[in-house]
Amino acid sequence: MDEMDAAMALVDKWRSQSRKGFLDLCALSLLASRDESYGLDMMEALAQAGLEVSEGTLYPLLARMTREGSLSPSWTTPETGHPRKYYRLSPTGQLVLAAMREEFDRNVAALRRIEGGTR
Amino acid sequence: MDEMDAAMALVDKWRSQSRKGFLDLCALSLLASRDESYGLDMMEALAQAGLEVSEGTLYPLLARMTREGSLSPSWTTPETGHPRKYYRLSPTGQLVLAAMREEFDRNVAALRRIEGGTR
DNA sequence: TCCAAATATCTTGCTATGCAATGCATAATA
DNA sequence: TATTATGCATTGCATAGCAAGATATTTGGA
Repeated sequence: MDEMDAAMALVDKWRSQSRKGFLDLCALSLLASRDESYGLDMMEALAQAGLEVSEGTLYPLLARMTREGSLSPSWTTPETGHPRKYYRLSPTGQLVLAAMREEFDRNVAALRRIEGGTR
Repeated sequence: MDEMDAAMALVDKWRSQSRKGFLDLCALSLLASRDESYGLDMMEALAQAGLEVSEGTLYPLLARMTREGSLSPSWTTPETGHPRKYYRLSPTGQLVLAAMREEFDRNVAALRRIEGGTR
């Protein structure tokens, strides 16, 4: 049907918008649970959890959060393999993550209230 | 402390980003549960649920969704009071809402998996 | 009657993120 | 010594949130 196509196109456009900021929360959460990780490893872990993130999305995100002071990167050259840039949460990053979680949960709770009994 | 201020500033910047798309879902959900509503009324309902949305945010959002075909607006001039533009979900809007809900829930589930046991 | 406040909607300009596409460098392998 | 795999980075575009301000109509008081 035609109606369905129109709706899908709108949702496609919406998708990338709705991930703004959300991916920050996911990246910080992942690093909080893993202690440290590097780009491609994070991509794989996120995909494993059901969240596909491309390199063109993740790397700028990591660069920005580093610039802002939430992440502390460090290069490591393993005995075998390619050099990797490992990221950890900085103290600021931990505060930021805690605040984001609070607000995200508040927003989800608000949405559930808005949905009311219609669901 | 200084660390706290830096974190708060970052979260402030993040806040408006993280609401992109999310507000679409909230507005559509609200209309689904109310059948119809107008701008200021929606602002009040959202605030009631714990979500503060300004006019400069909501009106462009409603205009866009109307342009895209998700909302059907209709002017009504009550016997007493100011003319109001009432919005309803169109058939496309109902499909869009259903798809957004699915994807939002999938993303929340993914986040919970990412957070793992660290919470 | 005329002015101020309330109700209601709309517009402009700025900033910032997601993402496809592309490029670059190094290491392992054949 | 090519070729493939691993790993990171950059550019350019489209788009939404929001502060600030504009516009229009209705109501109530001096």
